Amino acid sequence: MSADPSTRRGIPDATVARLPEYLRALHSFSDDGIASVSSEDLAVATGVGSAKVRKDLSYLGSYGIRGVGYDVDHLAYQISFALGLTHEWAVAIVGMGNLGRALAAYRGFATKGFRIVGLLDQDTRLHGQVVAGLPVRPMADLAGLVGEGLAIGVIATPAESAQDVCDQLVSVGVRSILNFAPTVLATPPSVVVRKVDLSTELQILAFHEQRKAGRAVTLAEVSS
Amino acid sequence: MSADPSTRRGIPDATVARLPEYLRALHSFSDDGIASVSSEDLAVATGVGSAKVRKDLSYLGSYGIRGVGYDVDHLAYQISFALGLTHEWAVAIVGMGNLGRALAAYRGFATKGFRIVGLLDQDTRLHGQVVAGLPVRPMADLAGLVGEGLAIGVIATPAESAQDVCDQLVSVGVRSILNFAPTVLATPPSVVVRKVDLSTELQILAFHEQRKAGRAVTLAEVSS
DNA sequence: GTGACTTTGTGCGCGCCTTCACAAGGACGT
DNA sequence: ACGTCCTTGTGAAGGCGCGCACAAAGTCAC
Ligand SMILES: NC(=O)c1ccc[n+]([C@@H]2O[C@H](COP(=O)([O-])OP(=O)(O)OC[C@H]3O[C@@H](n4cnc5c(N)ncnc54)[C@H](O)[C@@H]3O)[C@@H](O)[C@H]2O)c1
Ligand SMILES: NC(=O)c1ccc[n+]([C@@H]2O[C@H](COP(=O)([O-])OP(=O)(O)OC[C@H]3O[C@@H](n4cnc5c(N)ncnc54)[C@H](O)[C@@H]3O)[C@@H](O)[C@H]2O)c1
Repeated sequence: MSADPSTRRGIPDATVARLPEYLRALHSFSDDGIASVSSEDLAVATGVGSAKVRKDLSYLGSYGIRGVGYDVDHLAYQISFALGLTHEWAVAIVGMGNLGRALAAYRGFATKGFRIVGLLDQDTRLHGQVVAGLPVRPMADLAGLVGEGLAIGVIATPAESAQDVCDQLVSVGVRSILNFAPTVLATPPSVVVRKVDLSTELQILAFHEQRKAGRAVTLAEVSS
Repeated sequence: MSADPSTRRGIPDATVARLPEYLRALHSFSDDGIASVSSEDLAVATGVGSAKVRKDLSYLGSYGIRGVGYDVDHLAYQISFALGLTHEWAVAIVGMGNLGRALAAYRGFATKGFRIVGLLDQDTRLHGQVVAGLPVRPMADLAGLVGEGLAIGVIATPAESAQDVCDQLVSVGVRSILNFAPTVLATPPSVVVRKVDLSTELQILAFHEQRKAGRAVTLAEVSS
């Protein structure tokens, strides 16, 4: 009852997660001067089945031409529109340690429609220090940034501080958070949190590696 | 027919992805001196439903005690065993730029059963330079590292080089790869690749943010 | 203008994952 | 020894996503 199936813009989560990949492929095609692509072309470029590509794109509307394919630039625009990338989003990074500095220096943000508008840290010794062209600012500056349009917060502090930082972000009105700290964050339902966890990824790889190794022998005694 | 359901160790992928989270929670409980937890305790600690917790754990075996719960340390061991974390895994990081250095400095590896055994880069100017206690080495050293037990490769090079680096890793025998570059890697089926993509995560957040904003007004013209 | 060809958009069945609900099982007090 | 209470482990149902296969639709050559 929460959504009328007929009126609903219901793009499945699984599809939303793939749209950025299609978009990247389309930009690549566009850079190569290719004006039109088939679902099969997109499939090989993204490693997704062509039927899935077509079904995903069909959620956005009918932008393909039968017998020909999709206009690269037009489709890229439509995906950008669906994802909400037709205007820039303002991002703040909290925690200017090893990871925070690497993120701040990352050029992949600007080219994808995201603008870093603030670098924050609790450590007073870092305040005023310039990282990637922006000064590190105290946490108290958060509220002002939201007034300037800040929408997305990135947490790159130690796990112990993550919940505290999250609470501060939420209290000033940030409703989208990307969390790099290995903790589960508690937030109101209106806040969307996504988590990137390096250790988890490695542990999943370890599981598969063990599975493959176990098929042969248990091996792996490397007494150097 | 590829696997006998009775003999099969078939742990669903979705479950494998949650096991590291349970493990982290269990370590936390153990540090707090808690010896026994219920599925409900684990549920609140991880943000997963208690029924799902029990079903996930049931794939590992019957390690719970009805009416009481699970022994924290014993369950932690069983999860570690299932994930293949009962021995250390050797990891190499390729690409010692902003991100690679942050990863090399990250202390969360060692505490989770992973050991960084090599830092590699193509740039000869970096060779010999010490990062986080390890010297940066040329790509040619890869083969030797595999001989010493290297199992997992981390790619932190620009997107253009990622496929080339991937091919080199695969050719020396690495079958588990964690890729930070925004590219789809082509590999033989025996190689497991997991991808961490910052831009994708931000774009998914943007989608949800737009959705929420759209419910009110289209807002968001911040003409500074 | 017509026919052959290409590629989209989607209806449908299948399998995996989630969620509910409860019987089975074990501890603990008396 | 026995009953009560608590929590596990799981059968069954529902939902979601995937992939096949094909009709619909439009292009292009002649
Ligand atoms: N370094 C990596 O490669 C890496 C990889 C994966 C995950 N992580 C996670 O990312 C987080 C940051 O890692 P790091 O290596 O950059 O740590 P770090 O210790 O180098 O940096 C943490 C920074 O956060 C700041 N900080 C601490 N508490 C704060 C607070 N309450 N408010 C604002 N700022 C605060 C500190 O002053 C410091 O500058 C950690 O949770 C870590 O587990 C790091
Ligand atoms: N910096 C970030 O926060 C961040 C975040 C997300 C994703 N990424 C991605 O991670 C990758 C690395 O980012 P970065 O900021 O560290 O880049 P960077 O340019 O700072 O570092 C890249 C390093 O890779 C090395 N390299 C290049 N080609 C190589 C090859 N063929 N073999 C071995 N080494 C090679 C270079 O010498 C350089 O040291 C990029 O693909 C980027 O898109 C970075």
